[in-house]
Amino acid sequence: MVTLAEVAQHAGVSASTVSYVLSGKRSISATTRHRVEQSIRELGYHPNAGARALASNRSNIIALMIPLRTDMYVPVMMEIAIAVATTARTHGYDVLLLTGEEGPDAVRRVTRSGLADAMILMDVELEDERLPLLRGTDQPSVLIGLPTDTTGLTCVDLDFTATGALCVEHLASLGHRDIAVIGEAPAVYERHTGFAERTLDGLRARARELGLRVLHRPCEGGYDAMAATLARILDERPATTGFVVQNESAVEPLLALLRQQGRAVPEDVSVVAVCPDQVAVQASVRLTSVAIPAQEMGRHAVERLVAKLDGLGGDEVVLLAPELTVRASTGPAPAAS
Amino acid sequence: MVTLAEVAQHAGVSASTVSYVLSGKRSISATTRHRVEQSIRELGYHPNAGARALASNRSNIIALMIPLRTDMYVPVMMEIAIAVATTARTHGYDVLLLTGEEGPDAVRRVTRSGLADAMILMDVELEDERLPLLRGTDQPSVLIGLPTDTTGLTCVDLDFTATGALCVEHLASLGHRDIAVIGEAPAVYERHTGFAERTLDGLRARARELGLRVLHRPCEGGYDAMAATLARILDERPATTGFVVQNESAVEPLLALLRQQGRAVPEDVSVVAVCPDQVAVQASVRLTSVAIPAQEMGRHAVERLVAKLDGLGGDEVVLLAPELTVRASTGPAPAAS
DNA sequence: GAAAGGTGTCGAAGCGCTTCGACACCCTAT
DNA sequence: ATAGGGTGTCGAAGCGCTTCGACACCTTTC
Repeated sequence: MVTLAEVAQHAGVSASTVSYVLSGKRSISATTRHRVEQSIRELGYHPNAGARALASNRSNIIALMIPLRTDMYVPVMMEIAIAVATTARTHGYDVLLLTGEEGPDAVRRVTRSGLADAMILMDVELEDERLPLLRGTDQPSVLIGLPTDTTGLTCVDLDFTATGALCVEHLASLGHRDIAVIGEAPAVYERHTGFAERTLDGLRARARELGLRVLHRPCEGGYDAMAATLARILDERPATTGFVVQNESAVEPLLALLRQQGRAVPEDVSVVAVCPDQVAVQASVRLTSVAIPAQEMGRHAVERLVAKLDGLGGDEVVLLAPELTVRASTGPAPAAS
Repeated sequence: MVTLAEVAQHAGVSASTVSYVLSGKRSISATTRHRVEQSIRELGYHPNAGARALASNRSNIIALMIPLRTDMYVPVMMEIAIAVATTARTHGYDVLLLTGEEGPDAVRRVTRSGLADAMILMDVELEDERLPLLRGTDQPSVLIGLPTDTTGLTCVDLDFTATGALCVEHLASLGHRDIAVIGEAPAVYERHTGFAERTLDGLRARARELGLRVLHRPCEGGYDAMAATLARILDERPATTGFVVQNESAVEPLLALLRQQGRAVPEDVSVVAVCPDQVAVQASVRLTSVAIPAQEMGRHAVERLVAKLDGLGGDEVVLLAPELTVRASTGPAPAAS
């Protein structure tokens, strides 16, 4: 293993000089710098992470807490995680992967041990039990998601309230009057994951303003669950012509079932999805959708966090504006029969 | 921040004693141990990770390199990653998330800096450029996947060769003679990701023995790509009655297209998928499938790695035996017309 | 009753780095 | 010529932990 001292000796300078070349915290003459850099290259030197962390009190690691559960759209999580990892690297940070399993203890462990300099939390619940810990430490953190009380917290999320409103506005503008919302799995609501409720709130509020009727049904993914849910919806509100789907694993089943029942999309019924663009494009009917900007969320979170680590910028809630892309699954409501 | 020394003072013992209580590397009397543990709890002490790493030359971190690409089934990756993270925690390790982006440099950086004690690599190609680096270091590593040359390496993977054989055997036993294989996206083959090729090899070899005809077509996910691929297949081999699908995002499109063309599953054609059980169960037809044991692969990888870190067990290739579950998508071949 | 061996605790060294203060040197301004 | 201020470099301290050797004390054994 090559150490700083060896590099220093090889370059004929003191250890501190090498350190300053590396960190740039003091000015070093061009000649010395080049000589040191040369030695570093020749010896293949990489600073020891532990020693660095100990001496500088900075680990250059960001902890990312991802949910253990897989009842929500996994590719979104993955995309966020990858975006976090790559963005972090461009800022000189590595990413430590924590699962929700350990819960609040993980937060304590990581902050107390100096393992990470900062954290990003995903899958935040409205009254998340990790929040008090976060507020009680001076370690910077960013939430991906939006709890009820955001005082003293930095959050990044898609504006799901606006997303819900946007979906219903689109359907309203096409003349649909009866809207059904296929929601996430019941468990998602039970644990009060904010985004699902906020979408619904935004949608309902706007629907009320526009005078539309809304029926909301949570739904597990898969065909059987979707079939049961759809039957219940059409039984209760036969006039339904507009669907908003938030659970991506219900999208394809819904399309298949509608087709099977002889309801044409978009001639008879319209479908708007809240999902990543890739899903919308790959579906059997190209879906009108509001995109979930996973990459952007991950990137934003890291950039906020790095700013905080550099002492810039304080707490802040960043809500990304939703964008609705019209594709082939929505059209004018059929004339009332 | 609470330090070892403070705990020692609080408990009225020396720092080294506290250290030995923590590590258990020397015997400590029960009274002393309890006193120390009490102090640790009262002060809320957590050992400093950097100091520990520096002194012990062990970071207690495992690096996990995941692919950046998302052209392969993402939930599988995610499930493996989560399994790795949770299993690692049970052995006292944390997981550092590396994306493939940095490539071989990441391997160098992490090993040289002592950031991680060991690594797990996913998405291994047959002639992976990271392998020479791995062989050239004494840092333990485990591959999830199987390269061409495994000398000096530890690998964990599903036995895809056997998987391919198993699929074709099942179809053959039902009387199918003409088999079409819907493969992964062309890019997956081009970069020589082993599992896709091995599945095909295993399938072809067994098909030859059994006297079946096999037509293989790579396929991107989604409806349009699947429609084109299916048309080509049926054009070239109209007698095809058995399908093996490896690309999960082609499964649902295939089922929909078959339905649309009036080919009943499993009466007219049978479909075997290679996919996680969850996908097989949620599909519009409950799929006969060979499961991809993502969790098990992640868990195995960590356990092999921890064993190596403890100096137990050497290099080894662990191939998990495939298991085929018969569900509703396969049945006897129709009588030849 | 002395030698031999265990057991439990301590002190000190040192892991590889960062950072502070010191200082030598050179340039400019008086 | 001299004081003053940069600039570039160095030495040393210390970050919080692990671990080695030493040692005091207590048993056991012949």
